[in-house]
Amino acid sequence: MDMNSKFSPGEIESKWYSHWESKGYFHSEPDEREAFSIVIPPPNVTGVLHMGHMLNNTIQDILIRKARLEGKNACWVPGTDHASIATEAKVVGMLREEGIKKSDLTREQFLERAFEWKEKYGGIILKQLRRLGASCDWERTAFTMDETRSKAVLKAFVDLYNAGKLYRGKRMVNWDPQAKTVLSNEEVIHSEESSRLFKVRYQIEGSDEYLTIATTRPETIMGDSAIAVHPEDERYAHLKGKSAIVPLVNRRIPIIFDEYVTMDFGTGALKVTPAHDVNDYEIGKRHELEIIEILHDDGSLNEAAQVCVGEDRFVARKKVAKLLEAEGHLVEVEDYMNKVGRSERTNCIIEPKLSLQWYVDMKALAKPALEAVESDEVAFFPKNQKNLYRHWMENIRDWCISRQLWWGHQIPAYYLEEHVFVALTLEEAVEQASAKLGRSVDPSELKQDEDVLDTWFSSWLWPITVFDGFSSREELDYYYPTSVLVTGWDIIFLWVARMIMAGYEWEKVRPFKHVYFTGMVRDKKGRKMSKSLGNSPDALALIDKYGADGVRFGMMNSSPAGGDLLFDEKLCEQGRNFSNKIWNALKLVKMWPVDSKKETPAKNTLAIEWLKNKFSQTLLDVQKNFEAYRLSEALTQIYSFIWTDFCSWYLEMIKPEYEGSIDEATLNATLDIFSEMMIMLHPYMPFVTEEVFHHLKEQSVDCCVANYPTAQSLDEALLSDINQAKELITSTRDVRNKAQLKKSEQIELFYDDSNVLFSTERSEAMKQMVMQLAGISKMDSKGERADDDLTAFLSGTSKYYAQLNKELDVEAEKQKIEDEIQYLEGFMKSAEKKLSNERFVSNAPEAVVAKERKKLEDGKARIKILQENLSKIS
RNA sequence: GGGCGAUUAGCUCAGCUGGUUCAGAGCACUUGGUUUACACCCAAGGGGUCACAAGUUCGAAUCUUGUAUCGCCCA
Repeated sequence: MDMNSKFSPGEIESKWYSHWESKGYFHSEPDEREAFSIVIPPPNVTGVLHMGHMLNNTIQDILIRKARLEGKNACWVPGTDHASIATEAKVVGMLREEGIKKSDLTREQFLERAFEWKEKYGGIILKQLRRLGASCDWERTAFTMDETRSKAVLKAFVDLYNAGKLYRGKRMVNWDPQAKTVLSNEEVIHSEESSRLFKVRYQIEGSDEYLTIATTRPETIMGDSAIAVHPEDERYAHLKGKSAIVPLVNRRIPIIFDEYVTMDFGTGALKVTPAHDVNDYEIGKRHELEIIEILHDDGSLNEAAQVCVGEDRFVARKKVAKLLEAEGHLVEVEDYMNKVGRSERTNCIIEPKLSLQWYVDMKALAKPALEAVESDEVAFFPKNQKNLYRHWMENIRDWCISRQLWWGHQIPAYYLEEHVFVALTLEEAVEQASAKLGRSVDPSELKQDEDVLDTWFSSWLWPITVFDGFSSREELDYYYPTSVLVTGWDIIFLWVARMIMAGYEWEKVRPFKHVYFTGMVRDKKGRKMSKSLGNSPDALALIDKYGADGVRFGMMNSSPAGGDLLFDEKLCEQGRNFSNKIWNALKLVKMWPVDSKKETPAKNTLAIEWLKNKFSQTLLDVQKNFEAYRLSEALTQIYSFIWTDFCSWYLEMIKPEYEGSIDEATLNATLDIFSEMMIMLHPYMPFVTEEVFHHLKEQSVDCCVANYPTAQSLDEALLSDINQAKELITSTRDVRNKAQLKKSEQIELFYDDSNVLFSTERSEAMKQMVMQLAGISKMDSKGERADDDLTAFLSGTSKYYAQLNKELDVEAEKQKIEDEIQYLEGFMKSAEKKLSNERFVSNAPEAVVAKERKKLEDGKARIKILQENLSKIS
């Protein structure tokens, strides 16, 4: 076996991934085993792998691989969503480069081009996930616009319409004048921007009096239909029943009283433009005000504005301000910071606009979905996300699901005169229309809705549709509800909540048992990683540099559920180093010559026993952490077991003397535990573990599908004894260090007759172990030996004497002992204080009190020994 | 304005049910180490008033309240 001292992940990763795939390990079919299913949060079809995906998918892979090792029927369904607005923007951009305008093409031609684009670039992210090691069932790859999913989406629309949970209405929406489509709240990004506050005076009808209002949008005054003041504002009380005149257009509007107005903001008077402001719209409804729309879909002013017709809203803003100034209506202009909403995609300033759209009535859907989470039927990890969820669900608003785009599912609503027919096919719509109108309707008379459905209207069905649940029960009955959903908390409303609603709406059952919320990946300065900031490392370059295992380790090592992850490449470096460590441990055990005649040394038997116990202890801890989704803690446990317990302690315990050979029993036991250890780590670091697993010995299975090891019952006494031995070894090494002894310089070590550690039946093995690890040539009870030339030290509460033949730094040693005595005295004082407190002794549990007593006794004993030592050296 | 969360070593973070020498890990730091597992390493070590204040309790990093600072979400 040719083994380099550095582990190189590159080749072995692609080798093992194709091996696993060719063996079909990731593919799942329903069978008699327990199902463990996960649906991937479908990445955007235009997307490339970024840090958020890596974190999210690493977690899913860990969970799915662990389940697979535990013998469950693990099924991880991958796929992408069609991301209507983002993809449409990409395709429009591509066409533009060819000199083609979207309007030059028919809907069919455009979709053809869009599908071409999707076929070519749409699968990139799924290929990238393979590099990460994601063990998805690729045969099940789904797409929100493929045939199965499309049918389901349309059926969902028709179902809801028939159930009376869908309606079409004119409401205030977020309008993107550039993309000319409605956007969801989540697609609008609000931030503070500097703008100007204009103070404009309106004449009171039939008087010389003026009323001054403050606005950031003077171009909308032509759409004003009232001026509102607070009912308790004494400054304006006399204006009750009066009207004002809108400047420039000289329209008469009422002065109304509404508690929405903030008295101390601006002048305390608010112009009300119901067609172009969300709050004004609400005021308008309350007071039955006229709604005057003055904007075209592209953001330019229309005829109703009368002024600046055809001008863009921002050009009009300047012009209107000038006109107002010229007519003496502009009182003052001041700089002002206000919140501006921009489109996430086009960065265009969002226009609140009245628009006729399709809505889902969310009230009825929300109820079971809220209850499910409140009762933990759908359990959130971490739990505190429940608050956020509850708050949103209790204040839920109807969901606008139509989008003025072509890329997506065209709404299955057909119009004829004032009638709407919602049906899966044109034929059905024709039937409905004929029945309704009492005559034979020709298909050409019906006009299908031009709009498509919001992408999330596809995604919310995902846990059902990936198993073809809208047309068959077979797979759904086996895999649904899915075991766990892993996603970021930022889409808790956009996606998680809606999936829960859909689950109860169509299946009457939760879509998943658990939801694991990941944090956001941020850069070192705590900023969210994003393309625009350019602070996100190239995911694939990272994998090239540190290996997929290294990156996975890095992502997981510092990533508690729900907690943000401040990403630093150093984390991946630690992962890469860990792979290397394991690789070298393999090299070590493989280079020992085996001697089948050699008897197993007692210390090895002891070491093996200890390691098995330690391994069991680790398995139990890991299991506990997994159950609570504390995946990074579990990884820390595994890491520490492998690096510290196995490599630093165990391998040193059993290491044969230089150029010596190892006995067969020890080697076999070592290879067995090493193999099991690889299985334990496999979910986190699949590649290196599979590679090492096969180098260890002839294996009957691949690590990927092996049996997850189980814990044996713990021998606490043994664990405690070895801990003491380890402490002794560390103290001895410290003494050696202080005396500046070389590794090869052996010392002699003696202990008191009263020593417990070396008076048990394992004392011989224990001695061998300590001698090997601490560089001791002879170890014995001190007996009558004079201690003049011996260096005494403490380990635990036992006293040891080292024959160093070298002088220690007396002053430094004295100082150290004095410091320790001081610490112990303080420590004992606190124990004494507790014990002298009657209430403590009577209230605290027996065990706690006993522990305090033990602390005190141990402390006393240690101080006594330390003082003896002190008097001896000085 | 409403809500949620955070504040622990120089940095990034653990610390679960209040109780073990509970103040911990990794990185960084200091000292020493290269006869063949690994310098992507080994051994040993230093480093914290657990943001601040009050309270509950026999006992608080942990529970309560308030204050400060920061972050995020919603309006």
